[in-house]
Amino acid sequence: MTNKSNLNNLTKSEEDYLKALFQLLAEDHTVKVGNNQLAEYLKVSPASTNNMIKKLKAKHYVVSEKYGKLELTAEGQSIAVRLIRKHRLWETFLYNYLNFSWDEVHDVAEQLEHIKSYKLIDELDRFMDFPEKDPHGELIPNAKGEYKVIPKITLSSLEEGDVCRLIAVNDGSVNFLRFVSEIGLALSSKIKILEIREFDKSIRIQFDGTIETVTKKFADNVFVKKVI
Amino acid sequence: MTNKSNLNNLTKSEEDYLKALFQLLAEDHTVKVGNNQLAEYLKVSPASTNNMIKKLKAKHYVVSEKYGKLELTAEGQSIAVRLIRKHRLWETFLYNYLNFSWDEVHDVAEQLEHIKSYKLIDELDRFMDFPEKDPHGELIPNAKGEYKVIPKITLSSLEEGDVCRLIAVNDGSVNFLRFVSEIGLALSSKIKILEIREFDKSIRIQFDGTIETVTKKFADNVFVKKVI
DNA sequence: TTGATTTGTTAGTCATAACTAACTTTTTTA
DNA sequence: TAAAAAAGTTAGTTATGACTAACAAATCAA
Repeated sequence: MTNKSNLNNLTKSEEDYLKALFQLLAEDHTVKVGNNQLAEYLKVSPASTNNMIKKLKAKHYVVSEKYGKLELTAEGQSIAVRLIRKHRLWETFLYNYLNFSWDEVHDVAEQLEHIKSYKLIDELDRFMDFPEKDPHGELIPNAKGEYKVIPKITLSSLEEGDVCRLIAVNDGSVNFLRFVSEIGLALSSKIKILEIREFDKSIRIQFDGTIETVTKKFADNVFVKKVI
Repeated sequence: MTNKSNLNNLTKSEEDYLKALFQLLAEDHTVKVGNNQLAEYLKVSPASTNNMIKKLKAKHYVVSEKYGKLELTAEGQSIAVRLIRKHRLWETFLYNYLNFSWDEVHDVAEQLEHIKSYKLIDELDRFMDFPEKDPHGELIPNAKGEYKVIPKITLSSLEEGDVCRLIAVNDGSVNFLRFVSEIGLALSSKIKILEIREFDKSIRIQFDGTIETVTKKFADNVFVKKVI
């Protein structure tokens, strides 16, 4: 290898676990993140998770007591943030330069984020003139590893009559992203809550003249900023 | 996964072996390529090679008789050519857009060539406006998998007084590439053979007003086209 | 042509990272 | 608070792809 600093000696799997744990912890840092939760998130067995957590503890990326909650060390966080940076920069590249659609970028970025080369990612960043957000509206951590989160709330948390702007979407599911595009929603769309149906919490929304009814599950994955 | 056709179900290792075998066969298709030769090329043990060859034979990518020479099936060749296409396109991207130098591109391209997505590589090709050659002067196979080889000879095969043009270099060694750049040689440089020293086959060459003495080993890795 | 050398193969081991099944600890709830 | 449920752990298995050591076949050379 050309440059020792390009090697952090982590396998693809180790990286996946660190990133997943970071994202679970970031979702809601008030509640405990446990072994089984991480297993479910990564779609592996609890035994696999347990095993990997042991290894990551030995390498000082994860801290936890037996039967206790999982936490990341500063070093573990730093690796996770770097992966998120890589993921979002690649998504941006695919979307802005290679004609990938909203729902196509995630899977390929999931592979590209494991390529080991600091120069590659920093030059890609420079080439795109240091983009701030990825195609899903999420902020891209900078080369120093500064991770910011846009203050955002879910569409499902609003009330009738509220007006908001779509600022980001959860990029976990291809089908969801495809549906978002299909009905005509995009980043920055202005959305008005017309009605929330009590019995199933489905929501009638209006945007760009269109009126749609969406489920609670859908609204949970759409992040907005209130306008009035 | 989004697209079934993005999956060819080959592991990184399987791909590495197919590509290596293809390149050994391409070097000189008159001589037999054997198990140990492949092992040495890949810097793994003969036992590992033997094992993998068995697997690749079962999958119909490789054909060989026991103790016999190794050959690729059409399918095996097609996979290898696609890897070479990906490798060379990524090298070109790194060199032309991300400020990578001649000697830095190889290692990163070696990782990038295993990313599985037809769309990614075809869009990258389009983005760069379908380049013909990579930074080392090698032809890039097209999306149909057409693999062409530039008729080329090594610098070491010339005679005193010959004049040639540098058309490609072997990209296997970082140190070699770095040295090529250092002495000031580049693609298209016009080189004159001043003298070949009998006792060690070292060669005095002249290019761009510079005079250098290079070893036989060096000259074996420099590919040229005779001018007169 | 026969013995030495090279080349190829087989058997068995190791690490990684997944799995299931069984078990233990913790938490919940009746 | 004790039983049930959930969460976490351990043990043992599997597949991949390396390895070494030992052995067999093919080729070279005296």
